[in-house]
Amino acid sequence: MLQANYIAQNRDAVVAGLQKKHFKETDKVDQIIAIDEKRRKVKYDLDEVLAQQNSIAKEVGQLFAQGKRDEADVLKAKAPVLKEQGRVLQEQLEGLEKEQHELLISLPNLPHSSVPEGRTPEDNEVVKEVGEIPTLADTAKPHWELMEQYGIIDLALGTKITGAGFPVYIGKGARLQRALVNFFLDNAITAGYKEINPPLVVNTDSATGTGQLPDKEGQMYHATIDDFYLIPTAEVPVTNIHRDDILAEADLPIKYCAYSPCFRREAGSYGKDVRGLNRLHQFEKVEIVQFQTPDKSYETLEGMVKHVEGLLQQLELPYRILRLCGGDMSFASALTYDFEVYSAAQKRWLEVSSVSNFETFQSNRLKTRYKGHEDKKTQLVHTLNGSALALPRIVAALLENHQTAAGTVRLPKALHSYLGFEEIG
RNA sequence: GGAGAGAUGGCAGAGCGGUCGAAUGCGGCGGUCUUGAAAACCGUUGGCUGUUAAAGGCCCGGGGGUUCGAAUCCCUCUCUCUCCGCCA
Repeated sequence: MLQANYIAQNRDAVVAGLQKKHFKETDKVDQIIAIDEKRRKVKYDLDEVLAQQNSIAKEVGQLFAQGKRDEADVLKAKAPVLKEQGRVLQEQLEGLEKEQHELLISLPNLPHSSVPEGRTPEDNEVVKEVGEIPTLADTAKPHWELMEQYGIIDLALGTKITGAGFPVYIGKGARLQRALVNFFLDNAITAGYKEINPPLVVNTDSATGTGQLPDKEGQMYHATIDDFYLIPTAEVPVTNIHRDDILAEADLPIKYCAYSPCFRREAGSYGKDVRGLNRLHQFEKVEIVQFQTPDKSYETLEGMVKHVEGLLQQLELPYRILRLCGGDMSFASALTYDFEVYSAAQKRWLEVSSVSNFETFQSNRLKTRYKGHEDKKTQLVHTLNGSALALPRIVAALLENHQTAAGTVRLPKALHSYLGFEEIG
């Protein structure tokens, strides 16, 4: 969430930023500024009335203490008028605050200056491409056929138990999941991230804090009896660890990693790109999260990108890094790098990670601040997060890219000790 | 799920309806002393809003009410603890 006074002071830059993100309702900016002026005025008037009420109350108390009942009663008679004035102003203020908050919360984050112009995924900037794209034998199969052939991941069975998009991992398939999770976690821990095992279900405050509510309400599974949401990513519970906290600058950066299943309704996404493991309602992911001071957050973002690169290199998968254009970025992000892995049998790039700097967009909702050790000032932290990594598409790419001419799948060396086997076949 | 007790500043813990944004202790920060440290002593030490700076306003779990005046009284919700029940 952007801050009203920032908007008022940087009106033109805010409008330009929103336009870069292809946010249409830029007139909301001027509305917010106008409401803010009105709000301040009403607040000032209300404070005056309250101050008068306070002083009368104090005087009445003193008069009573001195036994001057009559004078006290005279003063008391003045209170109802003020009270009524206060009530009216209070109502106005609450109305304005609500109106302003609704406008503010509907605005996306502003893009960083390095974000390329553009509207669609085609406009994303390819930052780098690494690794050889394998040439497979003519007999090569897409991952959904390999899954079925070796009986390691069963989508139909998941449909029977739950519904479409809830795979059942079996035997070496299950083992592969567990190996990848441990591999990712161990790498993160080595890189200095503290492991968190968070709740998989969160309350509305948490879902609002990281920006899932109100904008993505329909994308989360909602346990209505208790008003809890199934997490779409570990980012939600982990970032909320520091909701309403004031951190010490000396403790920053704070680095957390967390494994969790992720639940996404994916309402409205059907079609050809969702076959096999490409899009699921439940999947597993290791997430990395950092809290950092504003002056170092972009440095931190680069470090997180490096970390994800290291994982993909160890998994021997060809990948490319995209800097997302304004129109393709998420609501809350200021700068996002997407990682895509080449899926050799599908002959297409699959998004496997998204690493973002949210600057103060989340922390302003979360009220996660830090106190500087030099200037003692309390200000909002920057939050960052990234997948490191999400499993299904990695599994898809591993199966497809590492299939041999004989039809078996040779898994990368980095996983051998985690797997207890080297080959599926 | 049933019965009872409670929720106050970083922590612990006071708080007759007015002088309480809140005693006291610990912790933190600054200083005196010391070669340095400890101890001792002195000072300082919440958040939000607002302003050039102030003043002012709001915050004692959340919401509502009574009152000229609420941390203190009433209602309600949430959470925590103890006992009982159920249970991995």
